[in-house]
Amino acid sequence: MNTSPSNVRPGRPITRNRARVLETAMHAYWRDNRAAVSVNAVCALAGVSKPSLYRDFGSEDGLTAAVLERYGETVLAPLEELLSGPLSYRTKLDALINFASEAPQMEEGCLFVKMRATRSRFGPKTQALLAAKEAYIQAQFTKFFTLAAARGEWPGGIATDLAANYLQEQFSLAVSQRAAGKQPEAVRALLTLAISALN
Amino acid sequence: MNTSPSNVRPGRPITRNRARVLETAMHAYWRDNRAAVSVNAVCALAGVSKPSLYRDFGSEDGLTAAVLERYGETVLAPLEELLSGPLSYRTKLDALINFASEAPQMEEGCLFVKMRATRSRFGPKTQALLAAKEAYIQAQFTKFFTLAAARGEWPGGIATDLAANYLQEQFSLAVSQRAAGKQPEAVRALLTLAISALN
DNA sequence: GTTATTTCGTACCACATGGTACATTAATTT
DNA sequence: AAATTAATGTACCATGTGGTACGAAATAAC
Repeated sequence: MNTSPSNVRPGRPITRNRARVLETAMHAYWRDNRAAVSVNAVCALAGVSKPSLYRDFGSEDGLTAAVLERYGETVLAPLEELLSGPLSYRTKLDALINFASEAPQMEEGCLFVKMRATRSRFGPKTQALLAAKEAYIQAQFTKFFTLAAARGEWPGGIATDLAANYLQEQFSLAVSQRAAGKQPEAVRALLTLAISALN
Repeated sequence: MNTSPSNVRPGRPITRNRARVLETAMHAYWRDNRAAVSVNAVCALAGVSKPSLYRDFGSEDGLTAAVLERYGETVLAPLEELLSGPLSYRTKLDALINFASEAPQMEEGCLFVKMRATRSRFGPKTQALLAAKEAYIQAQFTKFFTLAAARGEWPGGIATDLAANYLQEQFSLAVSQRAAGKQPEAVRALLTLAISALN
């Protein structure tokens, strides 16, 4: 398993440049949509020349995929840990609701959700990575419900796949609404209502 | 009230050209996102020169707004009629579910929903029209719930505004999923689950 | 049939995009 | 210090974008 699939120079050490570009691009892609941020803009923001960026990431698609991967490690991983952690079903659900509707991190939405919504415009690497992350997250949610059912914490009555898919979509919807500027309380109200369907 | 606010030549008769461009652009914007369809592409598809298009619509923003307006009259209006019609609450809800998850019209999603999701990239006219349509639809949904509550067909317990907003968002979500290629049955399952929260 | 008016298209503009050839600088080695 | 190697930036490319100046064609009026 190659841990740096989008690095165009295999074995190349992670230069300061690469790290800075990644960081800069991630926040730019996150705030505005990636589709609205050009390679030129990233270079200007990061203070790096275009050839340097292309040496480190190969193409815009490579940059985008690398950013998405980093976003997964940085922002998504903690959520996955929460889901598979030891807390109770209801506690986890409430934490999810809190995170989506209140966390300052999500004030500008979720990069993954944003990219998922416009996946067709990305290159092959990014699209593949998006699909992989999507399947992985779906699996995490499914495990979450399976565990809750086994523990007797979740009434069930719904297939775990359906519940997982539902929760993922409702979470995405809530984060999108925050990105659109909706008030946290309003987001919370809608998300709570949506999740009430799982009881 | 000007009935053709995006026409750059007031009083100008609707030429064959204008109608063909509107139709062509609407379907192109609908299939792919508008952001993915350039003015050049619309001209090529409609078989019209660029200056002609600009004479009829003034700018890309004007074209987009005109397309959105036409989409509202063509596709959205029937839905609004359904909502305010004489049918029962449950019948209307089921019709909505059917429409979102099965209607061939929605196979490629809903232009309004697509544009709403990327509103930040549009010009001022389009953004204003989007906001207006959004508020109007929200009002329609609210009336729908108010009527259902007055008739005693809807358990209530939830504020009509919240229910209206919720239904609108869930409907949008379902149509987005269809545009993303999700199977109609899966869309229906998710939407049905979401709407079960309103009972 | 000729003039006046309206409709339309060719050919262009400045600018931004993703991407690269090549010289230049900096770091390493000896 | 000199030579070699690695890292980086200047300046450019082709292409596509939204938008327009201006002339040609079609239509209407007389």
